Amino acid sequence: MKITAQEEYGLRCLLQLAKLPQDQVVSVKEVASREGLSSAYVEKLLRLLSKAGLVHSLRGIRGGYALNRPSSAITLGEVVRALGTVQTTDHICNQFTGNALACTHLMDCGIRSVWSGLTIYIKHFLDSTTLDNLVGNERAVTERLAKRWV
Amino acid sequence: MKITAQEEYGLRCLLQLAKLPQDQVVSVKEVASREGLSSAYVEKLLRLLSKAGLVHSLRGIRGGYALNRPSSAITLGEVVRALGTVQTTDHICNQFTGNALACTHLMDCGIRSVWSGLTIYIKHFLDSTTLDNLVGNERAVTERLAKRWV
DNA sequence: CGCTAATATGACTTTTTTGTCAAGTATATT
DNA sequence: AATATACTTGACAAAAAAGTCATATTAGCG
Repeated sequence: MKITAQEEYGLRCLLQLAKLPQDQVVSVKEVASREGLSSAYVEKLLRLLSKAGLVHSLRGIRGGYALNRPSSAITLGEVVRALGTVQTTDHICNQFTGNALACTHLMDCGIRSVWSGLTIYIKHFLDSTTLDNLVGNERAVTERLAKRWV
Repeated sequence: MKITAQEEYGLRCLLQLAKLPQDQVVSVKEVASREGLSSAYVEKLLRLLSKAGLVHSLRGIRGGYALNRPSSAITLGEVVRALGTVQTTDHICNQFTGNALACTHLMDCGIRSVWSGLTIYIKHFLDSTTLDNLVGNERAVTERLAKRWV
């Protein structure tokens, strides 16, 4: 139960875009250098976010990436869904890897209830947090989140 | 952001032990067959739980595994910590894999705030749910959880 | 005491996830 | 129009996680 690398680094790149003044783009190279990541990797991450419709790119000599919407209109939940796998009941039950043909509890399963309860609980957190909540210094972000979740 | 395979299948095995009458053990083979998993895998999972002090084993011909404590005294949080990695701020910041020497935000990081906020939020759910909450049929478990979390 | 049914352990293989690379396409600027 | 800079794409390589195997050890039971 942890944040995947793609979610982690993808969010960082996205926050670099969130910091831009309106109508300005930033290049992959610049994002990579600000985050200490390789350009190739940042490219891959931004492409994932682009496929999910969260960012767009401009090609050519003054090209780069920018958010498709204001950062107040993008939730952490959308970001995580674009970059990683957010579990659903379907995932839990259909990706059974044991040596039986299917999970032995398909009909009646207490475990499904917990994981799906937890999934909904987490979704609530992620979907109520927007990108602009995360821009700024650590103290400010911590205070904003604390106000909501403690 | 998802449940790992070890957490998933480890919890299933543990719930098989939780269903046992007091002072009774169940063999790896039996658990494997009830869950449709291979014996080798169940062995590995129960060994992890044993190292974490949640279960104990008896060797020899009538041997097997059993819980170390009543199921009402074991939380989901303990189980997940025994089987998977529950993220901490240290993990998030020190496992930087980019090509810079360290994360560029070590001093001041809004992302750290979110992930650690989310981690605490999830921990709350996991640590407030005990194994005995998860024993029984699906409807019963769902109702128990709903009462607490909705 | 010796056989059998069970756990214990660590090395190994397979699969999935991470991260890189190389060759291609678009566009602003001169 | 040529050029340089930037995004695009799919295949590949490396690392981590999942799952298996072979061998050793323990203990009940005849």
